Amino acid sequence: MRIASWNVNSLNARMPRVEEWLERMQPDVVCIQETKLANDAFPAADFEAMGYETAHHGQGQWNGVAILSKVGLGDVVVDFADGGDPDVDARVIWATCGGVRVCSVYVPNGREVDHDHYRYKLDWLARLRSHLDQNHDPKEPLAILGDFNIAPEDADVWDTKAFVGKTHVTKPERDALDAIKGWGLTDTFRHVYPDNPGLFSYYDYTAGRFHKRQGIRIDLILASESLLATVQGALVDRNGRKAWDGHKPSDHVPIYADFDLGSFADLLSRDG
DNA sequence: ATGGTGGACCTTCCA
Repeated sequence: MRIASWNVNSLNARMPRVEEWLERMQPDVVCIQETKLANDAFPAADFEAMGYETAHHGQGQWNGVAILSKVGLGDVVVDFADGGDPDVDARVIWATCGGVRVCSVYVPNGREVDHDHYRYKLDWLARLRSHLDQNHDPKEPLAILGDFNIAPEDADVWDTKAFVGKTHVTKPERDALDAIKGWGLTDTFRHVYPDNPGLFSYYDYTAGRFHKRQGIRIDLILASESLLATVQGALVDRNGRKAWDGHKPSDHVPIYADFDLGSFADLLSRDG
C-alpha cells in the first residue's frame, strides 16, 4: 500500500498537477494539505472518477486538509477529540483506509518565535498528542502524514545559519514533535534513510531556492511500530517536482511511503 | 539591494 502526502498550496490552483501526479504515482491513500477550499467547493467527483473516496475538512480561504483512498475510507473524524474547544482552523482530519488509521495534518506555521501564532503552534502540537492519548493505542497501525512545519534535525535544513532565531527549528517546536513521536511514532523517511541530509520537502518560491537545493524537510510520515514494521520504501520526491518547472508547482514536494500490508489491501488497490 | 514568488483576497495577509 502506497501512502502519500502533499501540501498543494491551493487545490484550485494545483488540480492539474494533482491529477497528473495521481495518474503517475498511483498512491492508494493520499493526504492533502492547504486545499484552501470550503467543503462545498472540494472536487470530490473528480477524485471519485479517478477511483478515490474522499473526506475533506475545509474552511475556505486558508488551511483545509483532505484524505483520498482507493482502499476504503471510513470513521472520519475532523478537528481534535480531546475535550477542548474546537480548533480555530481546519487543520486535521482522520480516516481509516485499508486497515490503517490515517491522519492528514497541517501544523500551524508559527510565523515568528514568541508570536501568538507560535504559541498556537505549540498548543496545537500538544493537543495532537492529547488526541492520540485519548483516542488511540500505539499498537494500532496508524500514520500521521502532512506538513508539520518543523525540521526534525539540523540535517533537515539547508543552512542552519539561515535559521538562527527562526521558527521551524527551535527547541520547543522540536520538543513538541518529539512528544508526538514519543507516543509511539517514527519518522518513516529518516528510518529508511538514516544518513541522507539535503533532501528537502519545502522550497520557498523566492530567490531560486528550489534550484539551489535550499530547502527544509518539514513534510513527514510518522508511522506506528506495527505499520513501520511493514515499510518497503520511502521517498521525498524532489525529482518529480523538477518536471513541473514553469508549470505552477507547489512550494512543497510530494512524499511517500510504501507498506506491505498483505494481499488484501493490494488486491483492493488493484481493483480501484 | 532587507530584495525574491505565488496564492488567497479588496489592497494586504499568508507562506
